[in-house]
Amino acid sequence: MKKRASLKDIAQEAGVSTALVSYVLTNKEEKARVGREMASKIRKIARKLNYQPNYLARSLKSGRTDTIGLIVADISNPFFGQIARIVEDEAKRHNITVIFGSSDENAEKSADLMNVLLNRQVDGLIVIPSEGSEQQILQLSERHVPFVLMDRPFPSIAASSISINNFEASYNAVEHLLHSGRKRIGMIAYQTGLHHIAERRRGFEEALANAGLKTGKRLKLARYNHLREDIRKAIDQLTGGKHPADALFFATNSLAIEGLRYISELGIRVPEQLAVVSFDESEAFDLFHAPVTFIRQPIREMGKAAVQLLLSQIADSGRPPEDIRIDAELVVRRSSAAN
Amino acid sequence: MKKRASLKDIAQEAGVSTALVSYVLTNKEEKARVGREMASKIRKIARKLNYQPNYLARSLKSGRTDTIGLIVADISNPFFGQIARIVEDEAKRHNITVIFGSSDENAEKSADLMNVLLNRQVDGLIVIPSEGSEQQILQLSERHVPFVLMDRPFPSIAASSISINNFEASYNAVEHLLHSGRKRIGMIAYQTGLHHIAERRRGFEEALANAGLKTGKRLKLARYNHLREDIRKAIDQLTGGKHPADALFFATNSLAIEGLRYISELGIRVPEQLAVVSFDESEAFDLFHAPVTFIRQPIREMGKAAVQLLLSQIADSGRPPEDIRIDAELVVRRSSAAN
DNA sequence: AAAATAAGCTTAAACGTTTAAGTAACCTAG
DNA sequence: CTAGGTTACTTAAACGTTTAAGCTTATTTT
Repeated sequence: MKKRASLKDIAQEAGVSTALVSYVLTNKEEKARVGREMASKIRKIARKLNYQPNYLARSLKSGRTDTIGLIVADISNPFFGQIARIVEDEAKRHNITVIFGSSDENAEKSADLMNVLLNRQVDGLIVIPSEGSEQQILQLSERHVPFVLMDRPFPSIAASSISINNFEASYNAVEHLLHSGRKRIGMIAYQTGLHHIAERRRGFEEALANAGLKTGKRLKLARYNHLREDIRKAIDQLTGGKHPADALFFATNSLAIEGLRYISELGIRVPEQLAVVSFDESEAFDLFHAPVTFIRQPIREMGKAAVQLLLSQIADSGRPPEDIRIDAELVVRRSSAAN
Repeated sequence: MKKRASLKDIAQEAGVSTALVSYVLTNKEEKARVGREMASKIRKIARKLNYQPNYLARSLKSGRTDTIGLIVADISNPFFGQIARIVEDEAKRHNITVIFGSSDENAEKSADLMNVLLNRQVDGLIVIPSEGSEQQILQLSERHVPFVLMDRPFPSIAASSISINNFEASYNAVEHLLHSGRKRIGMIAYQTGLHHIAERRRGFEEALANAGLKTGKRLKLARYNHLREDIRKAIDQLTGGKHPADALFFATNSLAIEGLRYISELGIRVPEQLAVVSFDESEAFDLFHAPVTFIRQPIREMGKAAVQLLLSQIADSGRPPEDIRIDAELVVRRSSAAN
């Protein structure tokens, strides 16, 4: 790369000190009482040399980098991809750059990533935490790093968070299935200690309980690293036996997509034999022969809120943590039609 | 954020100069002939204070940031999301951080982004260029910024690029449709001057020509910003009339997904009435009642190659540009079965 | 025993900014 | 005419590193 022009180069050409140039180019001429002529001369030279400030130097001095870090759980999942995009857009509106990383649902990778980002002196972090990362998050808190948890709050940690009302969303979805006449509703969730999934499970169980039904063995768990086999086994169990399930509720889009692949393969008719509802959105849901009923998370709203909350946290480090809980929307389509 | 420990803090506690500390912590003790005892004392203190080097200061000195920029065309498209993930992984293997941005297929936004990234002193760029960004790319070249184009080469610009053999992939896909007995093959592509799309169109046209067929009005274009309406119109035209198309070839996954939505709506039977083939992968293709035949781009290979090419470009700025062309694979499934 | 070498450290400058404090020249008011 | 103010600049230090060059003191060589 060719050497870029620095304040020094401009100063030299204008025959003044770098300080003066700095005052002008950061629009502090008033305060520094720079002469009108000199100011315009400096500006002209700056333009001629195509001066671009060196953010490194500036940040070194100011202690701020105008950069935030975003750690998502898995960037190849469009759900997180969308979040990344919205966070980036919103950040740019505030002249903030985003450095991102994907933890791939792996606590170790997440810790690495966090270190890298903090070493790059980000001003703060937005984190979609993976399982087992409580300690890391706690450390952020102790080191007084401004951060916001997104999508997955940790109730045990006093930290700002943005998420949907998982319990309620789940409850409503199951209630919808009940209203459409389903009696033997199964759920497939991740096997994880993460609170948002626990809440989704709780919503499922409570909705059934309130309808006088018992969950029984209809709640199945799949391991993230054995998604395919676990889901197939779960579906085999749920749809087999004397009392096969007549509805299936998936706790995330990736679970649903893998599940629907198998359901297609088995030739199970949706919604006649089996109603389907899933959390999260996916283009794949539209192309399934019976468009899939899903719980839409207000991603845009969440992303914006996350950035704004983080920025105010950065601006005022004494700010108490804030939990923002947003309602999700059930989008009813053919996969859960009454029969 | 609490103040982090600096070399100075360590030096003070050890009663030595910062220089000595620097030598030890950058493992130059041999060269600088630091005493064994002192070295271990310094290391111990560094550990105790949890010293983390300040990359800003280091970069300011060295002129390198160990950071590359990635500009994708649209991060909310899983295709690019995957690329982002792979680029990030590969970069991390080399201890390089990635700063990314999405141009949303918008040349202006792309220019903004480029400036932001360059101002952050990235060592180089990987760009998936959007339409109309030739000038920006040319400027990169003139400013001697190391960069690599990905997915979409600009044949008019001497620059390194990684892409698939679009012409050939397209040709093969159409040939496959011909072999499965299709005679009236339509194609829907983006209306764009981008070379990779032009190549895909050329592959389509030539495959038909070689089979003694003419393209006629069976090549339809859709505008990125009017995707839905343009695709619907195109499909109406292609499937209507006396000689309705018996196969449809989509130039990208987003075109295909929008198209398949409409095809489902219209109740057109795939593959009986209409065979379907698309470029790129998508989970949605799996869930379509007739799993969609598609052209798989070797994303991992491309991502790795892009990072490696960029890094060698950064290391040796005199290096001549290199074009890497990788073959894509046609994955045949039910949507294009013979009838 | 003087000279050369080695060992173990320090000094100081540099990277490109920002900004408080200082200075010199001129102007104005009493 | 002179104290005080204003204008238009400069000086210098600081942010946290890196690294060539310098400086002691101790050890080896001849």
